[in-house]
Amino acid sequence: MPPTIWWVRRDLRLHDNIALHAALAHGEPAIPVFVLDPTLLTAPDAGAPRVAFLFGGLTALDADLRGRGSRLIVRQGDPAEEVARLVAETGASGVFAEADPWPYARERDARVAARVPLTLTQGVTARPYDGIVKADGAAYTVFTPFSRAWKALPLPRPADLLPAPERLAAPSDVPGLPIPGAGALPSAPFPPGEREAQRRLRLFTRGQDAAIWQYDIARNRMDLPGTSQLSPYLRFGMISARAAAAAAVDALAHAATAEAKKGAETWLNELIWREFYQTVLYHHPAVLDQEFQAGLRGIPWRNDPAEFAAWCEGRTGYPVVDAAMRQLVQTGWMHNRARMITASFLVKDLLIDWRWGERFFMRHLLDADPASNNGGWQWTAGVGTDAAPYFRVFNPVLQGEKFDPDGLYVREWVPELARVPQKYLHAPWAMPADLQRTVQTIVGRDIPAPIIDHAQARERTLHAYGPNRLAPPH
DNA sequence: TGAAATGTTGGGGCG
DNA sequence: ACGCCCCAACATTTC
Repeated sequence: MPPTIWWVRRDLRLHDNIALHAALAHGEPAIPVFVLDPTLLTAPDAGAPRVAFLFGGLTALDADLRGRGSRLIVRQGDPAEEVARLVAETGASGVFAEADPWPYARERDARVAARVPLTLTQGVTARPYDGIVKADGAAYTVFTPFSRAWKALPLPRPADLLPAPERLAAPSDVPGLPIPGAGALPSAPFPPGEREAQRRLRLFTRGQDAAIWQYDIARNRMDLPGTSQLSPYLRFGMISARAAAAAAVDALAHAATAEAKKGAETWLNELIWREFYQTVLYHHPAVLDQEFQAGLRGIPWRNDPAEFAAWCEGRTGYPVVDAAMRQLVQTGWMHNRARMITASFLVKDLLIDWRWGERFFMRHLLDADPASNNGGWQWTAGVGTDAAPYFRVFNPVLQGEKFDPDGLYVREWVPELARVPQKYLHAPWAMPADLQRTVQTIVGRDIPAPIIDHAQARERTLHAYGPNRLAPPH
């Protein structure tokens, strides 16, 4: 049998990889290939931290392949050119890859398919992102019915997952480039690679002390490690979405208490939100440019550059917002509750176009994926599918008091607030002047004064979004 | 996966 | 004992 090409894109794993299995079933060897696409790697949205995470993932994948007798072939250039060239060089009978609903990926794959036999398999989602539609064939635009349809199908189980191939035939004499950034130290909070992804999934879902049992409540606490922290790994397919869903279903079956069951259910729902947004992007690619809800395309954004800079740099004067933005920039990850708070603040307090925030998150998040990121921003802005109603405005002080009650999160990321008493931590400007002096934390000198008054901003936004909105008041 | 405004209820202080 | 007021606690409505 002639060889095949396993074209790796965002499926950096050997376990439960449908594309790899298909490539192996149709030829030998299955030659693992990654194409460095300059269009992607130099795009403003690419984001250096995420690119470094990708390169680390390629290094880990190459090591795993070598452990099984193969190796990763790296090429650089236009994917259509490079994949076609590889097919010609190797005499491969076909190319196998994981389908991706992102419009750029679909257009790219169409160009490749025009030149060589390309087989696309599912895997970005646990269920095919084009497979769950309403009875009349239309796409779901509301989460709850979508999730009901998703759960009505046979649920994924651990036994359904494809094993990693034990041995792989070596690709002989195929030249390739060195993996960029190889040897660089992995970024501390998120070491790339399939092994780490599996370790995290196991830690989160297995055993008496697994965080999944507390997830329903703890996931909202920014000061606790209550979430799986798997998102960067899911983003690059270092673990399959199906493996994550199967682990959730398995946990659901083994939950010891009602609370534990709720935890597993809620985590499964979060995974289904991810599936939902991949599906929305597939059916409605225009959401990348404009509001899903046509009636909300004329919001009078203020787009003040100085306020945007303060938000980006974590100096809005609102402790929770500033802590979260610094966590993002310093680690490439942000707690989900904090994403909602910071997004609500940008859009509904500062009245800055949600696309500005979307772009900033794309540049900094290791897990940034066009579907989830766009879905989250349109949700918060109240303009998307099944979005939060426009009048739902997060109060950053109350959110801080509820979900960072001891202030551990804020104090970790905003150390200049260390001496502020807990009572005032989430609203330090309310400290009486003598107390500010006592704790040597003067608002406006040692910490920024709030760049906006939340109550006034809320009123302004209700007006800007409201049914008879006019030009912005200021 | 909100929060503020408004309404209702009931206990307690007080004349 | 009674009515009145205040206000906290909770519920409902509204944005």
